[in-house]
Amino acid sequence: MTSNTAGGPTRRERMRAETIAEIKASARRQLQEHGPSGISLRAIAREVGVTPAALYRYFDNLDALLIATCCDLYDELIAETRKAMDAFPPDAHLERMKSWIWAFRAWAVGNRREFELMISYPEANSAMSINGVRLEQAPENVDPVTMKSLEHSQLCGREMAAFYRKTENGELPPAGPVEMPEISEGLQDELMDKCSAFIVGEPLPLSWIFTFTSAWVRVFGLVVMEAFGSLPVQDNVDEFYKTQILAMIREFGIDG
Amino acid sequence: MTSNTAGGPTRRERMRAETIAEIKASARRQLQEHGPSGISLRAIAREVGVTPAALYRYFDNLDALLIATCCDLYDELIAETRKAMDAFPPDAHLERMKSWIWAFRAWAVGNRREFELMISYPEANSAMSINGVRLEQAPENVDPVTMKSLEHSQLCGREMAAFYRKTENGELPPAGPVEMPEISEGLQDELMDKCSAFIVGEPLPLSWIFTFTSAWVRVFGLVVMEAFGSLPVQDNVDEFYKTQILAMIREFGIDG
DNA sequence: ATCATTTAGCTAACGCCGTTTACTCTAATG
DNA sequence: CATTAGAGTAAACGGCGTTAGCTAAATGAT
Repeated sequence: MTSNTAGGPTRRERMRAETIAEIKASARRQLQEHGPSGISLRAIAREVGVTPAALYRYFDNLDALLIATCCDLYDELIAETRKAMDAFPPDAHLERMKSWIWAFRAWAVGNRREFELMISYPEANSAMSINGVRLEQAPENVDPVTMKSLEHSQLCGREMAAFYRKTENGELPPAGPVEMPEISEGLQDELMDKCSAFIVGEPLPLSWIFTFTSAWVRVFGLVVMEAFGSLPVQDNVDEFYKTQILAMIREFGIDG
Repeated sequence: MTSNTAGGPTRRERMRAETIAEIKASARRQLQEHGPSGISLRAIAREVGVTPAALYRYFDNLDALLIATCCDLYDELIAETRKAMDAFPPDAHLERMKSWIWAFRAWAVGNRREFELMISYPEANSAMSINGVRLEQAPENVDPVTMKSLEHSQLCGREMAAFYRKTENGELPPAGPVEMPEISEGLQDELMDKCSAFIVGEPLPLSWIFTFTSAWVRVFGLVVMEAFGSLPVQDNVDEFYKTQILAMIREFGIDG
């Protein structure tokens, strides 16, 4: 019914996929030119050469189109950072993580408007409150953009976990993470639950989880601030970022 | 011409100020309810009980109204953090800075939508590029929201400078900031220029500037991430923030 | 007190926007 | 070949920011 006897996509299906791609391409062009709030359904229709109402054959509404665009962008970001990691051998964990950190920032800076859309998506489009998306839910019920965002962080998180495992095995010299302030049981549980399960992917010692979240917050914070133009430097941002990351790595004491 | 012989504000001026306040109050109400992009000029007019066109007697356009609102919000934030600092004696620099850090986050979390507007303002409303606002310009030419943002950061920056001066005088035990990675001359100059002149307010040693910017980036990053719902925790955010700040202060070695 | 001027507000319109409804035509299906 | 599902259109609705031209009231000067 949805495909012919040969099993390949129908002619109609091919046409449809092509149109969808064209719509998304137009949306992205407008995103780059006019920012997240400058994406107009009517303008897309104009560019694609079609009536505004026709777009509703492909997306339920503008929101759905933005969400789909967000997901595509995450896929692109994930592919890019994965490629950067894979430039190093599988056991060069530290190099791979550093490469990821740099590639993340590079993509975000090279695709500012896109990144803005990705991080400002929840409040802009979701009817849920800002804390409405709760990771405790079954993965199917979490909105797709949040899922993609998790996938993105997992790429680095799992590398960290692999690194930990090797230091535990003795394959690598023991690298103690930072000493940790006292943490209440509630926060401990939440860190273990959320981060261990959703980001790192396997149970890690609390000190490692704490280190990972600390690093995550610093890296992500830097990138977001740069995207929003809130950094205290403007000309030497590349070096500033690198310097901050370097200082962080040294503080964690996991690198010579 | 603009005021009567007694020197006080004219009746008309009082009425006008009152109307402006009413408009702003309505704008803020909508901001809180519907977020930054949900502020509608027509809805404000409806609420104030006036025709949409009438609002143009008070603000050039919606943008100008948003900018004015932003400035008011910064004033509120600055007043709040200043009050928190002044809860400690003038020479308790560390306590004052910690109090500032906590009050900043508390205000941002207690006024989420407002904070979103403040940090996402530049891209949304300015015709300039995201890096268009350059601090080298004369202060009058910098857009008012950026000026307020600077004023906000200066509140903490000057405290840091005062702290440094006392350690230099010998009034306080010498507190060395973190060891610093190698920094190119270009970045050094920029840090000294921008941060020293605009944030801290007086020339400080590079190592202190570096420490301040590092701390700034971490604090601001945390707050922005929380505002955007990007933190890796959701239930114990208060403690998470406090823990991160505590770890940071320890790393800087300026506190027992 | 009278007149000129400034000012606040109105009405009406323009051109955008997202979205819905009802209709047409065309291409695939049985 | 008849039927049906899909892609597309035209027209409308209500909302938006903004502008132009008008009215009436408050103000300041004579």
